[in-house]
Amino acid sequence: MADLGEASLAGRPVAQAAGAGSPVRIGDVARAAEVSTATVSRALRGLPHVASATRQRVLAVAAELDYRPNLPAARLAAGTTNTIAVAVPDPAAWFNATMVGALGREMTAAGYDLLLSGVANLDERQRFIELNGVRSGRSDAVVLIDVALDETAAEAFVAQGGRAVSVGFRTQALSSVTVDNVAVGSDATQILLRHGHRRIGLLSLDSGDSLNFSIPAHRAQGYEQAHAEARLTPDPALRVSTSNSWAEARRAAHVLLDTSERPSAIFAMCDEQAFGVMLAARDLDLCIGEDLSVVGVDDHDQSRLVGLTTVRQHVARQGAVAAELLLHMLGPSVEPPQHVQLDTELIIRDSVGPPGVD
Amino acid sequence: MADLGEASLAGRPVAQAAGAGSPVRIGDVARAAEVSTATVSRALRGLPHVASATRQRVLAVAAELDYRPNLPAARLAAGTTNTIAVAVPDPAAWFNATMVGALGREMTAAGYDLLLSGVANLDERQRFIELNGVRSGRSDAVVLIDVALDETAAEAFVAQGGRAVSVGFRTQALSSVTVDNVAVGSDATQILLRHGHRRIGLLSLDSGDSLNFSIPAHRAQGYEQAHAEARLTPDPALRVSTSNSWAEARRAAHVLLDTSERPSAIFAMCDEQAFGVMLAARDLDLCIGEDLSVVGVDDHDQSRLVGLTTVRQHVARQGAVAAELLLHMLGPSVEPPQHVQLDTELIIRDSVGPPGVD
DNA sequence: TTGAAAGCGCTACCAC
DNA sequence: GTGGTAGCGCTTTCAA
Repeated sequence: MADLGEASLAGRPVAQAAGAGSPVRIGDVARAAEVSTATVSRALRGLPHVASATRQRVLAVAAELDYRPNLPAARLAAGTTNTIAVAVPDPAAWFNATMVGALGREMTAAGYDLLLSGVANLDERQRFIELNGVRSGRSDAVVLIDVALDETAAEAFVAQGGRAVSVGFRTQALSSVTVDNVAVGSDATQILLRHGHRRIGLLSLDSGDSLNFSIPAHRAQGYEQAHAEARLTPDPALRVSTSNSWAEARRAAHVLLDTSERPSAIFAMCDEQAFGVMLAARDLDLCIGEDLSVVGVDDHDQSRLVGLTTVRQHVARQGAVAAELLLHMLGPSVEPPQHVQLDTELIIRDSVGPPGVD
Repeated sequence: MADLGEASLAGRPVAQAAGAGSPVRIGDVARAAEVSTATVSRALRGLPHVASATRQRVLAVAAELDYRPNLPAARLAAGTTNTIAVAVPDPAAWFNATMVGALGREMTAAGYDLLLSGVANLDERQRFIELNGVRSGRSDAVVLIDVALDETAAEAFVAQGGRAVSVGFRTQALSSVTVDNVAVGSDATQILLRHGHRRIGLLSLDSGDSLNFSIPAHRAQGYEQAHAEARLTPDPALRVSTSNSWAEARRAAHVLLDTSERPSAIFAMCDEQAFGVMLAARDLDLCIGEDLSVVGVDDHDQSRLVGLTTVRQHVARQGAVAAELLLHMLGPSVEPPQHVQLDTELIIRDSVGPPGVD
């Protein structure tokens, strides 16, 4: 009643728009433009079957009234959200933040919103998957960054109509963008072996409650493989594991280094960990590249500054590819999942040298 | 018709849930639990006026049917979104990523989603404000991280019923969390002056199309002020400005350093820039802390590794405070905007020493 | 404590 | 090319 009263009393919708609350609805625009709501809807969204003159008029009126479509209403009616839900174990980690930035740029340009969720353990992953399942209407698709699903879960997700692309791990059912992490581990280890190192520590990445199990395992496999090719067997005692924080990595590096039998080199599974190793080396007055060699993975923005030799993965490119896969997947044509594997690149800096005399 | 047909034919709603599309709606739950949709709605959301036995039954049935409420529908009906829109100039920058992480943790715990938008220029800011205005139904509130609004725009936003908290700048109309950037600039400059530096370069932060104007200006003011207190006048030629990327900062540092009259110290407005300065110093074979002193701002994760003296701002704490202000603002009681200013802290490391002989 | 029913604001179908 | 209108699935009075 109040509604009708307002509408019929208001001789000047423009004043209303200037007021608080902006209760301008599609009907108001329709009335002012002397067309139906259907036409307003078409005109505003650039759909066909609207006379050019009509469209102009509707656009003008909508602008004058400062009309803003109500999103939930549009979404409910259309059954689509124009939103992508992104899961990352830790939004502040460099790789993730950079990835989200790249993804956001692309998806925003394509008219999508980015819903960001920190997913650090199995419960949160479960919740994320449930919340973003098909008909929750929360998102049109999901991007899993280092938040792995096993084959069964992935299949169940798509079987229920879910759309997802995974970054950092590969599953048959989901489109994915990955790098060859065995090669990453192998390349990193080889450069060390080639310099003559024989005791190479391995600083492995925690699987964060086993959410991204495959990456550490694959890189470790590359480490083993490089050793095998050199007819060596790595000492299992030289293997420790931490999160990707430099502080933890530093502590772990001390475990490796505070012994008489310390390694002459360490392969850290990400640059942030490598930074921690460098910090530990400093604690012990070990000179990086002389007393201790270090290799990381990522090519973090800061790696160059500290002269870290590392295996670069092009994060921005991975983000762009992920966006492309998403857009493809959201398009009309239904196609099988695509798997893109991008190249990595060994970047040689100063943190690797021959083993020091002990 | 198809709808009714399905419902009446299906003797086993559970099978339906297991199938694709999960078309289980609130009505299905109501029917199976032999209550009305109103009761289901109340029971599921933990509202009062539901008999405990009834609630149990509804919960059980909903679980068995694997019911997921449709968000747009709920939002449309309730007029609330449980979503916070966050604007940052660059999602990949350390400060922003860390901030978003902290904010996300808190808000997720409180049941909110985080919508992340990269807002790098005036157009995008305009779009962001419009899109997240009151009755767009996109978000319940907005967090502006270093994406400044002038007083007029901020007032207009709240006048239309918008809710926002700002981080990094302060405006009367919006709740805010800030640090004292004049003090930041002054502290950083003072430590340099105290070591005897007289030619101190200033590496200023671009205002990214004037979105976060106040921070660089305030820090510069602190720089001036510290000089004034020491009865000195800084050389305007020692002032350059870049984005927060180390690559650009490095180039800019070269402009400062590749002259015969180069400064003996540089105050960089953020640590990422300071890293760039350190890189430039390395290019020129200048030893940091001896030939060239550097001070940054932030206490970036990597600052410790490279021994950078810096003015720390507690990012996680700022995020937590911002979340608190948000939650307060989304609560029932309407209160005037609150302004929280957090302390900063000078962290002394190795990048500052006495001026080298030239 | 519970249910009936009227919307929330928009889209999309179908008829014109 | 345009308009009428039946939903989209949920919440929320109001009455029982």
